[in-house]
Amino acid sequence: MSEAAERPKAAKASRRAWSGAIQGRSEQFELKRQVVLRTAARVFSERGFHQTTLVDIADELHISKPTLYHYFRSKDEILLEVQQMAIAQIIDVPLEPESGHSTGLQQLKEFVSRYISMIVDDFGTCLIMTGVLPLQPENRLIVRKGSKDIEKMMREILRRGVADGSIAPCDPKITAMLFFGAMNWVPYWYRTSGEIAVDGLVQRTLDFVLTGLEPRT
Amino acid sequence: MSEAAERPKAAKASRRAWSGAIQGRSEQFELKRQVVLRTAARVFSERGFHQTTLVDIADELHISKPTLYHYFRSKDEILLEVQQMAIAQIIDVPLEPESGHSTGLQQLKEFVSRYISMIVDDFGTCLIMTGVLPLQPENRLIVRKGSKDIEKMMREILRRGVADGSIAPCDPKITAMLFFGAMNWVPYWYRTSGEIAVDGLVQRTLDFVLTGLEPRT
DNA sequence: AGGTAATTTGACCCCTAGGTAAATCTCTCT
DNA sequence: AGAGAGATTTACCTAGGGGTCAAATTACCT
Repeated sequence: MSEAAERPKAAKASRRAWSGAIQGRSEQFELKRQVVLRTAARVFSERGFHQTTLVDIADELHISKPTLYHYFRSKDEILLEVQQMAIAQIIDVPLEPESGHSTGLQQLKEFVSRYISMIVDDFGTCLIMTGVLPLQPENRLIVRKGSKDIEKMMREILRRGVADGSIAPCDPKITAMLFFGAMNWVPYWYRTSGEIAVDGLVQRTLDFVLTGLEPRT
Repeated sequence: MSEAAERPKAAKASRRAWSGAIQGRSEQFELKRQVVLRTAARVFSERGFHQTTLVDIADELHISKPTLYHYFRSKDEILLEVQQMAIAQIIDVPLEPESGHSTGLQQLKEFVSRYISMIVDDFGTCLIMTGVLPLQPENRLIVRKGSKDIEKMMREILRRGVADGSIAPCDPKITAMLFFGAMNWVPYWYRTSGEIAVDGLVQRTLDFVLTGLEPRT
């Protein structure tokens, strides 16, 4: 009999789970966008972009699929923004911590720390694991551009380090790509919840790359 | 008018392109399977698994989609076999080149050479770039198992090298994963058709990993 | 309270692409 | 040559999932 009475209840429950904060009404919009992005990033990374349906993401948030379209124009746009978030974490922060008189090696350490922190985050992990191929061509170019810029940062640091003698002579291009490889692969095996913390990982990575496997005499 | 006359010609032409060899009739089957696998691997890597339709693969080979089903049961099976081909290239060859009295370092060099050769090949590139997420769970386990076995090989080599002093002390687990990262990322930036040959890449990689970026005094 | 804008949703559309069936073609072998 | 197995194709089916719309619900404001 009272069959219709059940429906609104579910809606109420979902409303609460959606976001408990009582923020301003307009900031809510931006906030919820972020929550969607984080969730999408996580699920994309876990199951893969194409294995993830919009209903999956909606379910995770206890909302319905059309609601997602209130915040984003398309699945593609969600992925694009996720990846741009990741890239922005590196690009938007100028490198010099204080003043500009640090060695290339010091800058490299700073860069590695920042990059690995980004890569173990939901957004960074999604950037790497999902890749740009699912994006439509125009968006792909945008993300590719960002990635190239990041690569350029590393090359510059290496060049500077080689110049000031804090880094051994090497080909910046190849070295940078091998180095990025070591870091970009991290999402495939490292879990923040595991034995070693992010700081530890940064240290291990630096050890691996700086010291080398050949025994020092 | 003579519209129907065109069709058989296309079929004839495609027949020739399909495979020029005049092999035995039964070996043909296995041979064509390989051709499909190679092509699929290449296209999967270029466009991504889900962006590649079976018609794409068929077109590339100038055959029709159902023909693919004469050689494979499903799209998933194609990917599985591609990835198994890659893994087999490493697993199926025992490591010792001649006798067993080589150092860990020597074995490592041999391993890196073999692994990179695999990874720049169509099958290896597809293994890395497509990943196992598109596979259905059971097949995913099969490939994961193979990958784990390869990782174990590297860890063993590192342990051996540390033990015999040819490799500096290090944590085999972390080191192996960082090392694999450097190599697995190769498909994303390296082209065999580019400036440096595979042998050169192997050398650069070994330099990067063995020597380290810290200047040797 | 009641009007209004923002938010959310159920129901629906529809195209894409994996997969199938049955007919046709072709090769080989006697 | 002709029979039969194997290979290939045309035409088709179908499910899944991205995307849309109008209706309903909620939240804010005076």
